[in-house]
Amino acid sequence: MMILQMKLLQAKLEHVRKQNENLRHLVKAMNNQCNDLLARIHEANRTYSSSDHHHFNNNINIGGVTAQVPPVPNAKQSRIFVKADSKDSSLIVKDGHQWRKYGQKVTKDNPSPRAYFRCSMASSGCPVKKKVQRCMEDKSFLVATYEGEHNHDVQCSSLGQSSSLTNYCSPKSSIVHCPDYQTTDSFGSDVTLDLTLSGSNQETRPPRNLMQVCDDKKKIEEYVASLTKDPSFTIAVADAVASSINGPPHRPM
DNA sequence: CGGGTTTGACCCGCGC
DNA sequence: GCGCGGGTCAAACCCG
Ligand SMILES: [Zn+2]
Repeated sequence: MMILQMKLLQAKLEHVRKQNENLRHLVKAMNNQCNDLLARIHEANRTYSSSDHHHFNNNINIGGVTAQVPPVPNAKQSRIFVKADSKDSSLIVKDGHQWRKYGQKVTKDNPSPRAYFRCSMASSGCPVKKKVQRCMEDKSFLVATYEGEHNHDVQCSSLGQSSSLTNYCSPKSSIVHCPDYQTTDSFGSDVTLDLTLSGSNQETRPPRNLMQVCDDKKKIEEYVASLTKDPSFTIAVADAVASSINGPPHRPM
């Protein structure tokens, strides 16, 4: 008797644990999506406001040599938006490469300074530079402007981020701490999900990230559907609810 | 000591 | 020429 009950409880706990993990995944996906959208909005705002006379130049084939579009000849600059903590202005974006800071200036129309970085492999002929500056509204975003392409591989010292995105980036940057969504059950502490996105963070080209997000969403939906269709799961949930209602003699809230 | 960061000086293009 | 603003240099400094 006791053993059977315990097994049932264990099964329920396993179910709840899986569900919790799933919810965590979902929240992370939603956060990614939200940040992507915000970055896109900023990009759209910037491009819209900066184009006085709208020249909709379709810059074709970046990386190729066939760029005869006059307005933006220097199309090898790419801007990306990165979510970061609004306080702690360390102004560091970890993107897998190692950078050496070589300057910092205050700019005209932005109270936050702009930092200039060069690739650490510049001594071996890597001409990549980047500028990092806080977005002037929404201080929680960093604008990184990359210039050039690396001609060497990312010598990422161990830290195989391929398995599961562990805490790759430093705890100072790009951690979103959402105090809502925390279920005050056995996980107790609030959920701090780090959207590291270090390898392929919100670059200004949508397809892959969006596809991945959609894929995540689809997977989650499938999983949820399979869960809710599972009779044992519903029975377990009903049982759990009933026991949680009837079981304890008095429940606060 | 060998790397990186800080920070003021310097350079250069551009508009007046 | 001159001032301004963005980009870079490099001496000083810091740190493991
Ligand atoms: Zn490089």
